[in-house]
Amino acid sequence: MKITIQDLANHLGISKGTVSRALRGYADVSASTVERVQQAAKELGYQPSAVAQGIKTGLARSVGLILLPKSRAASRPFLMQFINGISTSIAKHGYTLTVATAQSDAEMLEIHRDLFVQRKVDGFILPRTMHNDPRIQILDQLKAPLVLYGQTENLTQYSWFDINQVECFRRATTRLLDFGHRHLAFLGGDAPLFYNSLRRKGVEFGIQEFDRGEVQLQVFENITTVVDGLGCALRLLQSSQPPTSFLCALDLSALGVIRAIKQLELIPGEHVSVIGYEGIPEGEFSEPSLTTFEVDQYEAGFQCGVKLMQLIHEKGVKVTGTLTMAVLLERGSDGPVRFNSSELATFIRNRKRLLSSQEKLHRMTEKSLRN
Amino acid sequence: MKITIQDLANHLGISKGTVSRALRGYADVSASTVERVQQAAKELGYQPSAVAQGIKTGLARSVGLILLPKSRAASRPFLMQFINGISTSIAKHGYTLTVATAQSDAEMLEIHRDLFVQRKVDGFILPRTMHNDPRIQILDQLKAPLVLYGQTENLTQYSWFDINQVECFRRATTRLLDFGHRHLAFLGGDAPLFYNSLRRKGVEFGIQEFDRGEVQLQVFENITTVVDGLGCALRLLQSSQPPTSFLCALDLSALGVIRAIKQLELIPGEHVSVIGYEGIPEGEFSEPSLTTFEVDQYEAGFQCGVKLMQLIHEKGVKVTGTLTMAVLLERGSDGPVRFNSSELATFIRNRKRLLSSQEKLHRMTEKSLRN
DNA sequence: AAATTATCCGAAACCGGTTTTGGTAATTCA
DNA sequence: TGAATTACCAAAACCGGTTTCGGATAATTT
Repeated sequence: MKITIQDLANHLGISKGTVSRALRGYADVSASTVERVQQAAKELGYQPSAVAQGIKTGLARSVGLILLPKSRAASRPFLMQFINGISTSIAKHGYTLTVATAQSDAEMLEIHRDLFVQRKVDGFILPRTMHNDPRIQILDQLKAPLVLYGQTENLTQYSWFDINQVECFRRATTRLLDFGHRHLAFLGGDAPLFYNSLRRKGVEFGIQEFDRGEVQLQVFENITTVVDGLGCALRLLQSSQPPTSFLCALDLSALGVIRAIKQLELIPGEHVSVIGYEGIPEGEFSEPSLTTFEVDQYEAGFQCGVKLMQLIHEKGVKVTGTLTMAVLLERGSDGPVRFNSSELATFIRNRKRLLSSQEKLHRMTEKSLRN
Repeated sequence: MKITIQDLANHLGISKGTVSRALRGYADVSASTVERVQQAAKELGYQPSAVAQGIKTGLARSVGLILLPKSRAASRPFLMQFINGISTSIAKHGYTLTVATAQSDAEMLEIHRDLFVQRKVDGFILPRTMHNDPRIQILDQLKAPLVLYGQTENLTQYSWFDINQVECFRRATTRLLDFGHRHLAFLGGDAPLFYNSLRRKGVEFGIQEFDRGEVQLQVFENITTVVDGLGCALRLLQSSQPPTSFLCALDLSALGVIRAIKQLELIPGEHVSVIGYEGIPEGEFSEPSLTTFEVDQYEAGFQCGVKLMQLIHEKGVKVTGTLTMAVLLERGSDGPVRFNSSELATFIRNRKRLLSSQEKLHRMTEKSLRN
């Protein structure tokens, strides 16, 4: 049914070795034979079996990307674009992307090892890098080619791609300080992941550069979902020293913060400022729209793929690291400070007290308009 | 470096054929030898190369899923969960998922053929089935095992999994009619995709069951994004005969409709009802939250994986189709009709006229509260 | 005790490619 | 014209497994 190289050789009346050399472009095959072979291959629809090729070359022509389903919420926004980028760039080399899902951290390591030892993949792309990432340790032992999406310790030993998140959060911080904000809250994301310390560091740099001793920063971690952000912001805003602006490591938590602000009948971007990071589509459609850094996840995947192809194909190639910037989308969720922290606290208390009377007014307005 | 079956055989002083038979569980190997081989394999960390195995067995132990990047917006919400489901179910059989990205429809077909002819995958899962899906035609020629996520023509010939979308939209329609709505709009999605006609059919069934000649239905197609839904709803609501309720084939367009309603200073779920389909996370956090059918995409992927494994492994297995239900999430974007179509039209016109005066009132309210 | 049958394993063929080796015929060179 | 190249291709080895075949030994039957 499926046509093999032997079938093709028989059909042409030449040996299968010659067919192979003709197709692989060896010099010791006459031009006319090459022509005949290519012609016949096209006619008969012959394509070499990647499996059979792999046994001799030792390459599976596939790269691995292993996911953790428990991080569903966190991984959802960016992964699909990232996957598109990877598979598009490696396709140029005849490579495909092998995606596997681990049910636990332990299984995750196992899958990495197994896929490589079984030669199902030639290398890996590691997203969401951790501190002392155990995946790296295992793959180092196996001498498996790998590319990091994100940074980690001992960075000179690996090829990696990342957004300059320190710079992004430094800029975001400076922006808020320039707006006159003096009480900031940083809502960090997954603490074990390396990105978290980078983003936090950016905030701290921004404050250090500026500091005249008047800036207050509150730091929180593991705020990864809308609900997390909502809860955290609600609590902070109703405290005696509420922050007037929020720097969120993740857009999702920033969206939660916006909800919290609105829930307290405040106007995001006027009474309280919020800046996110990542550029998920929801941010564009929230009210107000979210000021955030847009990360090109497709490009990130693409570049990771390129780097991995280099590692696999070019012998003696040096590892490379690349740092790019995300684009600040100046939208509606941040702006000049209106109240300082204590004024804001008072305002929120009064708002609450007057909520019922406001409701009444609103309803009267509604009624009068209806007629 | 990597240990082969020959290394293991040498280490044990037996032939590699025996090692292989021992590991594959043949009967003609003594229990003690099997024991010794397994022990040594574990100690030396031997795992057979999937590539080398594949050449003899003819199986790559991978299944293909090919995506189209142009459908980014549409595919984003559901694919990640779907992928998780597939890879989790096929992992039980030692299978992995191969993901490739096509840049065009033509390339999509090419990739399907190439991956199968090159033996990189043993079968395919086809999401987003189309009318007379060209992928199916190609794969039929190659006799490639395939499972459809979605329905199509000649359904008895294939294994497939789908949500009973006809029933979902019939129920949604009945629900709105029971709420007293008589002017409905159906915002369909991608016209070439099979799901679209199913969802539309569900709406038509619902109306037929009920109809006493008083129901009006407007149908639109290719409304696939938030922006599409926003634009379409704005236009409809400002017409002389606006629908009082919207049935949206996709949550994304439903979110756009909600935005349109709010933009016209109407209250979604009170003045105008909206029902979506799919259950994307954003729907939970819109204001009001979106009434929709929640599809378990993980389960869908899982079941597709199970069916494909059956096709590949169980010889003479019959194809199977499975239809399940999505869960209706009764949330805030729909409710009893308040105005009929002409009342609504009048209301919207008045609203517009009085918008400026309302704005003034609002500002006064704000001011008075601030003190 | 001889014949038969089981048990176990080595040897070899095979899968579908790639790559090396070696030989023949045609060219080039002296 | 004979020797040395060169061009080209068939044959064979190889990759790392699986599977078939057949033989040696042990166990059982007659």
